Amino acid sequence: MEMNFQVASLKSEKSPLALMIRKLELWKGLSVEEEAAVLALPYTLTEMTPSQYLVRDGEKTTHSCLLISGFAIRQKRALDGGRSICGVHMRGDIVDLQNSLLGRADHSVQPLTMATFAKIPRDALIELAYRLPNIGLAMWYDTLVDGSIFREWILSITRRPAVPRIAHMICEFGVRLEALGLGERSSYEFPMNQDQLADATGLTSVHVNRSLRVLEERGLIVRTARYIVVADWAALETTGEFDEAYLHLGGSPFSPHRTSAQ
Amino acid sequence: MEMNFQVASLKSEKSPLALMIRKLELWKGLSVEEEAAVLALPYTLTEMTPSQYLVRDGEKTTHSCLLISGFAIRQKRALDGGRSICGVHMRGDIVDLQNSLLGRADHSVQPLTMATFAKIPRDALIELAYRLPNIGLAMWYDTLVDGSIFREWILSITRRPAVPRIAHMICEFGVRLEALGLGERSSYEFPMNQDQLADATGLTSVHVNRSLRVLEERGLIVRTARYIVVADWAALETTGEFDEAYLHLGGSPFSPHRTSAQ
DNA sequence: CGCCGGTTTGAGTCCATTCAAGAGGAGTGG
DNA sequence: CCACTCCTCTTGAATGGACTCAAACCGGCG
Repeated sequence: MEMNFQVASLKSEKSPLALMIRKLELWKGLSVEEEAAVLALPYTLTEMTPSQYLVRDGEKTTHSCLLISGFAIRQKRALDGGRSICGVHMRGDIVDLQNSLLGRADHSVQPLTMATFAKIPRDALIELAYRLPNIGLAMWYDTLVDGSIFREWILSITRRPAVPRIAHMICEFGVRLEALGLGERSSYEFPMNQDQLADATGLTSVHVNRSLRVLEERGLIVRTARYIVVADWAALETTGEFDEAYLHLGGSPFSPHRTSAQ
Repeated sequence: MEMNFQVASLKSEKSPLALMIRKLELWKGLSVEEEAAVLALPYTLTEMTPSQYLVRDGEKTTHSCLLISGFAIRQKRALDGGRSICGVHMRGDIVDLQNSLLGRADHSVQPLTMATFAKIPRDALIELAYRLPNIGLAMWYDTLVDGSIFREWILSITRRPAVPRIAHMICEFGVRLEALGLGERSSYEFPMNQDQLADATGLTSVHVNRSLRVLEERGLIVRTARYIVVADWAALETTGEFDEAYLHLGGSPFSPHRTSAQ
């Protein structure tokens, strides 16, 4: 199920790596030369099912992955088997810069649905960051935004009760999908079942179920199987204390089209 | 209380920025040229008290800070005033790469004790990352390790009861202090009071108090004011499910003294 | 049509919280 | 040298939000 492409297609729109450019340009503008360099990265396409692992906690890592289609999660496990989902990713996200740069995975990555990944050798990314530092900065920035999301989750888990915590997650997911052009914040496909949502919010599935019911009874959301419609975005935002600033969607503060010094 | 140094002292050992080199070299080796470039960074020394803020959530940021002495925390607040401490930092840590690169702070940074910071203009760091990508990579790596710690905290908060959660934090702190040469893991100054420890673990100070008592009664730790002695490291590690792998102290996987491609 | 993963609901329990009061120490001023 | 204050730590009792255990329900599918 793996296919090799040593050189990306010349038609940039056709290359899966165009998604990576779009993601990086959320943070920083890239020059034409830089875009070409991204498209020229070597990669391998892989399709995976939810029961498989892209990377397992503790393994040595050699590749980063761009999520081409579907959804994926980052997770860690406690010794008693308890699972913590500490990140959810969607089409266009670069899912494994964290693990791969660090060399040894400190968490596992698993598809949540059927998903396609473009695996990019870490060394090629490092080399690119050396050669075109502007791309390195953009990737750095991308991982910093991931960090910001972790911090917000820590706040949410420690200081918000179940109902707002779930409301917050629904808001975040909608805004991120919208930012990547995958739908609109007020109505989208929600890829997690209640068990998974429980592991992502630090609750139990039973309590997630009851909390979702509360949100629905208050008229904030409407649920159908794996689909969420936000009936009252403003109220959901208020309930979840959601403020999208932490997603840093405004882009980076330093000049967008700066190329490497000299 | 601010003093300007446009050019670092020629005696590298005297410069506060030598701490930054030591921190970066935990992750990647630097060449002599690169070390000199770090030492040549412009900076401003500032001394602060615990009631002050280095950066406030929501502010635009223009500087990163190297912690020269004392301790500092990252924190966020919920709307009801509840506080979440999402990071604790010590002498030698680069405390504000996250906020400063992102341009707008998504969390506040505050000293925990009397502390001295070297404030470095963000633009100088960016410029350095462009000019000497190897340093950029080392700083990137540093922020990735912060990210790994966030993930471990998320696991701990969501899936470990109070006693192991606190045991874990005590272990982490000891190992990090030791890695930076600030003491030994089994006996060190612990800068947080119980309120702060509560906000860092997502508990209440009352429950922190009772949990510390449990650890003490089991013979794992001995407490005196602001000082912790780990009486039984192995047992504390087991209780806290602590495995230092997530701190990535082994350094980076790619060749240490590589300079820019070309 | 019967299995199966996921959802829903109920009842009882428990870990952590809240509220409240007291104890211990360090620093200050008379 | 002794109040006096402030801050932090400590302890008790009652409460409650989320959990556990368990059963029933539901829709899709082989």
